[in-house]
Formats: sequence, structure tokens, C-alpha cells
Amino acid sequence: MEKAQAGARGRNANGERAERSAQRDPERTRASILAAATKEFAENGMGGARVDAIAERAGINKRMLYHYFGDKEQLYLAVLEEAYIGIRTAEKSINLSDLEPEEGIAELAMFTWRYFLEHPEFLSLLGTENLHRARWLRQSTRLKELHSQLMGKLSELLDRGRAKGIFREDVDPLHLYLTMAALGYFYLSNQYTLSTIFGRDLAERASLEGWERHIVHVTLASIRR
Amino acid sequence: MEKAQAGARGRNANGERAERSAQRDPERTRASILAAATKEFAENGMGGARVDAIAERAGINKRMLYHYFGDKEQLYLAVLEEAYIGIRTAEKSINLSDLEPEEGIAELAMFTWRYFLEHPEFLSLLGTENLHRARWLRQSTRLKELHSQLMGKLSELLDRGRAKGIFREDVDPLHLYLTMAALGYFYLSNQYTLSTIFGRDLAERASLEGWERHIVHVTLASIRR
DNA sequence: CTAGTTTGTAACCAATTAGTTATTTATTGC
DNA sequence: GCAATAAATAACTAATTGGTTACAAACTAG
Repeated sequence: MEKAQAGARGRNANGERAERSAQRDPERTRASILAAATKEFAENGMGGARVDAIAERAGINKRMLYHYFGDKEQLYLAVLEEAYIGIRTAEKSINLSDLEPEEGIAELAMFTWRYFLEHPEFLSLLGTENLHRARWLRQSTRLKELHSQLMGKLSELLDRGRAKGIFREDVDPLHLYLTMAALGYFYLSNQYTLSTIFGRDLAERASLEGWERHIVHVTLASIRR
Repeated sequence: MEKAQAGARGRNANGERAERSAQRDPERTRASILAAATKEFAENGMGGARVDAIAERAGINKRMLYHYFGDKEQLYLAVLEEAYIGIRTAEKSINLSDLEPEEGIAELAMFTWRYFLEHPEFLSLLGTENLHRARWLRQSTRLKELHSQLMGKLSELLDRGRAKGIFREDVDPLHLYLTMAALGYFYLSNQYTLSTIFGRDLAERASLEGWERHIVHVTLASIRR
């Protein structure tokens, strides 16, 4: 091509950013690298992911990937951090304090299940990261505070249920969260081997709906007095 | 080295195999390749595992690996099949028919948990295989019959408990197995990220024992009338 | 004892891979 | 308008990787 078109460039009358030039757009480039990397790492793991494949999926030159993220490992960590921020941010938006304790627990259990169902790449990334014993996650500083909020919410629901006399005295909020998460995570992340060896398609709509009800049932049964 | 020592070779007086030559021993070579491959695939996944690393771990020449197993993918499938045979074989040895229904379920839940705890490589292999949507497991023919036995055992326990009036009417044996497996699998396979984000070491002895009790409690609570 | 087969080794190869260099083009602060 | 800087491309490289070739030693059947 020759010179740039005068069309979509610079700032508009209000001094705000106009729509970016088709030729240069750092934010969009960065975002598309991150999105492409999320897919590639989720599908192939850290060891199986290919930097060239990420560049191609993102429609950018490989050099840009190193420009924005340093190297493959830092890119992977950025992907992982963004994935955690995604679920914890979505969690924030559910309001549990208006609900009865049992309803609140059920709501959180269903939220977790549905989030896992709609974000298979999150599950894959967790699997990959654990394969490597949290080697990269442990380097991340800015994640821990995200999780104390979740524990706080659960503790509050448990306290209210205990005061009402409907929940057991000795429920550990971490155990409760792990129970809900385990039931959703295992079913979805292992659906391929499970469907194969048990000869039942776990991805069918009816099976998925049945498992959601099962999760709520098991979770509540485990904490009721 | 020069000529072979006459020492440990050929057959003994009874015509049986004597202890193998130090120089040639196909069975031992094959077994050590399989053991080394199990470790390498479990630690690094299919994409991250290195054929050279397997050969080195096994203390054999890489050529032998191709001689016995064809290529990397067939070796991986052999590792996976052996891992499944391992757990299903161990399961066979527990006798549930002498136990009361509740005890039987508890026994199976504890067995599953302990097997997972003692065979982390099995969990890793499942994770890797599911990352690839059971691509290799689906090619395996000889695995399905292994699993119908397990379902049979569970159905029998559930029937007896239902007849006794202590279990609910509508329990799906597959759901029951998935519940026990999910609680063990998730805790162990995700222990590294979970310990990191929640700031609690899930591998501590007391935590592990607490989780075993939790699994039994949740499993039984979910099926009791 | 010997020819054929199996088990084993060492060195090699073509393809792939993470990361770089050299260079050009667009954008921005002054 | 213009120098400085940021964004982008294409081509390259050194190391690694899965798989192979050529060859040698050990075992077995007749």
C-alpha cells in the first residue's frame, strides 16, 4: 500500500480517541494476542502451545507478541491472570445478601457450574497450570486478594444459616467452595474420558441439566443439619 | 566391551528362563520404557513430553522405544491404557458384598480417594487426555468392559440400601461414582493452584485426612433418604 | 555350527520452534 | 513541520525435536 488514508485517524472534535487506524492499534493488537493465546494454551497446554500458532490466530506478526509480552511464559501468565480475574469479577456481580442462606448457596453453586460450562478455556488453563504445579501462578502477586472476597461471602451465608438453625455448626467455607467447584470441574473437564469409558454422552443437554440439579442437591445436603 | 560373559544366560536345568542377561532383556526394556513414559507424560503432558527424555529416563536407546511402541502417540496410548487397567484391577480386589450398604459406599469412596492420592500420575494422565478430548482413549478398544463391573458393584449397594429404606429411590449409580471421584480428583489435581490462591497448604497431612472424611460425609449425605 | 531374527547402539536428518535482527512505517509531543 | 518514539513486517538463526539409517552384538531354530 501507499500513504495512509486520512479517514479514521487521530482524535475527533471532542479530543477523544476516534476509531483506531486500520493499520496501527496497540490496544487491539494486545487484546487479540491475549485472546488467541488463551485459545491456544487452553487447547494445547503450555508445552503443546505454539508461539507461531498464536501469532497466526491473532493475525499479527510474531514479533509483536514478544514486543507486548516478553516471551511465551509471560504471555501464558498474562492469560492465566486474566482468566482468574474473569471469574472473580463475574462472581462479584451476584448479590447474595438479599437471599435466604439456602438460596444463596444454591445460587453460588449454579453460578460456578454455569461459569465453568460457558468458559471451558478457564478449566483447561487450570488443568495445565496444575500439571506444572502452579509454577507460573505462584509468581503472580495480584491474585490473592481476589479470593478472600469469595470466602467472605460464603462465611456470611454459613453464619446466617447456622443462626437460623438449618446448617451444621462445623462447616468450613473452603470445604464448601471446593465441593461445589469439584462437582462442576470434574464433570466438565473429564467429560471426554468419562463419556468414552461409561458409554454415556455427558455433554447432552439433559445430562448437563441433571448434573446442575445434582450439584445443588449434593452441596445443600452436605451442610444441612 | 568385548565378548559376553557366560554368566546369566539361556535356560536353567528346568528349561525355564534363568535371570535375564544383563545385556539383553526385552521384557525389562519394554517395562522400563513404559514406566519412564508414564512419568514423562504425567509430568509434561502429551505436547510437553520429550521422546529423548523418556529414553534417557528408561536408560535405553531411543531406537528401542520406536521398536517396541511404534511412535510417541502409540506409546502414550499404551501408558494410558495401563493406567486405567491399574485402577480397575485394584478396585476388583475390594470385597463390598460382605458390607452393609453405607459401609460399602464409604469403603469405595475411601478406596477411590486413596488410589488417587497414591497415584498422582493417573490423575495427570486423565487431565492430559481430556485436554485432547479423549483423542487417544477413544481409539482404545479393550477398556469399556472394565467399567461396567464398577457400575454393577455400585448398583448392587444402592439396591440393598434402598431395600433397607436408608437410601433415596432415585440415585443414579453413575452420578454417585462421579460425586466420589470428583471430590477426590479436584482436590488433588488442582491442589497447587488452590493452595496458592487460598493460601492454605492442601497437601498437609491434616488437610488430606480432613478431606477424606469430607468425601465420605458428602457422598453418604447425598444418597441418604 | 550356522543362518536368520531380535535386541541394541551411535550418528544422523529434516522439520519445527522460541526468539532475534534489520528495517520500514505510523504516530505524537514540541 | 520535524525529530523521537512506538508499532509493525519479513527474514533469519541456533537449538530442539520426532523419527530414521546403518550397523553390531546376542540369541534361537534347525
